Amino acid sequence: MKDVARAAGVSVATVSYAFSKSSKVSATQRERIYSVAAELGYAGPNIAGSSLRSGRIGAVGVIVPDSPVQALEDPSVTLLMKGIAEIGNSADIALTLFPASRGGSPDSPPNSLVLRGLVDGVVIHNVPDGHPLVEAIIARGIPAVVVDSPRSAGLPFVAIDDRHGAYLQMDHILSLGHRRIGIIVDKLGQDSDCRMVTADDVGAATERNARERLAGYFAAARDHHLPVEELSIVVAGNIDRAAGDEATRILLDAARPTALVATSDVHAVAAWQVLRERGLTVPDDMSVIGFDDAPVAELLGLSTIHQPIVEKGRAAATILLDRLGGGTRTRSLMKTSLVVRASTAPPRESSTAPPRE
Amino acid sequence: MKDVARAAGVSVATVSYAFSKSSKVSATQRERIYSVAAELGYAGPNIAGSSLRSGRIGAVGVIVPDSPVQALEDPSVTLLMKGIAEIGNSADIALTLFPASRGGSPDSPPNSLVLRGLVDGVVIHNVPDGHPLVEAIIARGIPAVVVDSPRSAGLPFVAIDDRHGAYLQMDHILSLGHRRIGIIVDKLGQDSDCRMVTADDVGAATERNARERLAGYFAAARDHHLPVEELSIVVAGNIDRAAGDEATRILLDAARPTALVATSDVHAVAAWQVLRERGLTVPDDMSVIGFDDAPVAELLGLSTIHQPIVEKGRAAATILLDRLGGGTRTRSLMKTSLVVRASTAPPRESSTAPPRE
DNA sequence: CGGAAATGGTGAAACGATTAACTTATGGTG
DNA sequence: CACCATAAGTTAATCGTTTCACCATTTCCG
Repeated sequence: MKDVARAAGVSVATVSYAFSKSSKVSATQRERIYSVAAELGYAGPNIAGSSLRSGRIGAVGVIVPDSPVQALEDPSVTLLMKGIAEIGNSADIALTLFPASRGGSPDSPPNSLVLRGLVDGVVIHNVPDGHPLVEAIIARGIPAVVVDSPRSAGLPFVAIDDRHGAYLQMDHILSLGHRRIGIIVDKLGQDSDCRMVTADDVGAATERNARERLAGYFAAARDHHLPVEELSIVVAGNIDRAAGDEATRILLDAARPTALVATSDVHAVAAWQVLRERGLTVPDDMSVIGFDDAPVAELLGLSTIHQPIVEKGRAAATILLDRLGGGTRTRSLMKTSLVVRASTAPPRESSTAPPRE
Repeated sequence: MKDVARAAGVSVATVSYAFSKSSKVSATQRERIYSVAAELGYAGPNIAGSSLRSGRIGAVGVIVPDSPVQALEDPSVTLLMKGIAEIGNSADIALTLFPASRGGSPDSPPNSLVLRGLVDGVVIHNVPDGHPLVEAIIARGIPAVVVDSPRSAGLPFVAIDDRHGAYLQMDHILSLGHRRIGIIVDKLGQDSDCRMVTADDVGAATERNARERLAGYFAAARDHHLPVEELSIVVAGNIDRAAGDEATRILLDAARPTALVATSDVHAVAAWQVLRERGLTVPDDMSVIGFDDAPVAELLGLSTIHQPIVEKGRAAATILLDRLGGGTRTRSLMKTSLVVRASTAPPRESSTAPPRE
């Protein structure tokens, strides 16, 4: 910038004002400075210097559970990012991806890059209550918007009514006449074990999502006079195909449901594949319903609960940018709806599932 | 850092050395400093200050064509990011997403954030030859690795043999006996028009990918004694469902192929959907083959060309980090292979397609 | 025409860290 | 014991901007 200033015959202050489009410098002068800069191959104020002085860096982050490695396989994450990127893009703000964990080494505090100011603010997606990183973000007052969870933290949030969505989902299955129902829930807490659980275990879930959705399932069951103890519940542990596969196998080995209800389309799709492998037809032998309405749901004809993921991203980014600008927007609630496709149907007369293979 | 130094009774230099794990400070001292820092809620050196002085910022970027908005819908982009994130994550380096365009306003140079140092280096994905941003990156000597295109720039790259992959794809279709073949190519140049093109138009393509793959198609056609003029070629313009839909419609309205060959699974899937809408069955009425082997291909049973996208990301990140560390690694070539699933079959005897609807 | 307000610009002090060069202790060695 | 390498710190210069406080002009208005 010093060089540009010298070449343009002005002070560095003027160049700085020119690039920040301040009215302190005339339009003609500004143009002149721009062309000098272009000639010298100066691309604009160095981010580090600028950020050091101004405190702004021009990037926002999205924090995803565990590692980006897994998150990028989950369409509900990439679509959320898409929504955030849409808004960020038009505001000339870059999008940076962070893992929530890295709690490993005691040397480096968890996920220091966020705390150390690599971004101006963050969208926190689906991170469990009380996560140390979230606590640290709150403690430092880093602008943040929470998507899905933990709603409790006093941070602005955008969310859906998970309980209601889940209710719709289970209600659909029960209304079709199913009574032997398997539930695949993504994860209850920090651990990523894949195992059967009872309705009682569920109360201890630290994941708000899971708690709410299960509450919705139970409410629907009660309304249809189905004792919640009769629901077979398996927790997958991770939101990916492999976990969905395993959860489905565990569930099918332990029970003989006529319908499968999953808290994620990823798991519903995995379940569908496993059923196919075992020679069971959807929806004739078994109904399957997912949650999210990921693009793949439409392709496969999976019944599911629609939630506007991209819009959630847009809303989160809008709130975040508002906050960065000193605003005080605080929340945004989205609607869910039932989408019935080809994967759900009434149970067959002979309600005993056919032999395997 | 000054406060931490004071509280620990050492100089700021010592604190800095402690955080950079230099041997200039003893292990016990380092531990003491860490605990003082933790007490004071100091999360580590501020990125802006650190970067200003050291020139390193601890983030790498990925540049995607046009806007992240569209890119995040393309699984081959998100899977690439996944691969990059895997490597970056273990090196404690964040991943930032950039659009390649923003060439709009003459005020702000295109995509200044990269040039202005928001990242230490970039992975450039699928950006056309001679793009001004790429030129600027080369001119400034910003460490970069190119994935897929433009291989010409003298930058290190990771790629597949596009021509060979395309050859495999077309050869499969031709070997099944198809002679009336439609091709959906993603994009030839900067514009995102959706239109039919001739084999001659194709020579002018600025997208290396498209050029190479079409060359592969033509080579296979020649080897099977099918004149390239008989291929119906439509360019989609964008890599998303909508563009795939439109391209398919245009193609079907203009020709009556028995097989559809797409340069992307996204388009192949879109085509499949359109065929279904028109009452055509895959592969009975028409064969469809894609490229990439995105996760959805397996789900739907789409025949396709497999390429190791996540590995490409890993390779790109590895090369980039090596470069950032002063290394000189330069390239990595990946293999492709044909994956035959349920969407391709020999053409039917009555090779005239049934009436629409 | 005098003074106030607007316009366009400059000087210089931060911002928070890194690191070369220097200074002390502390042992080890011939 | 004198000498020197090594370990463990410290000092101070520097990275590139932003922005507050000032300073000239020019314009406007009663």
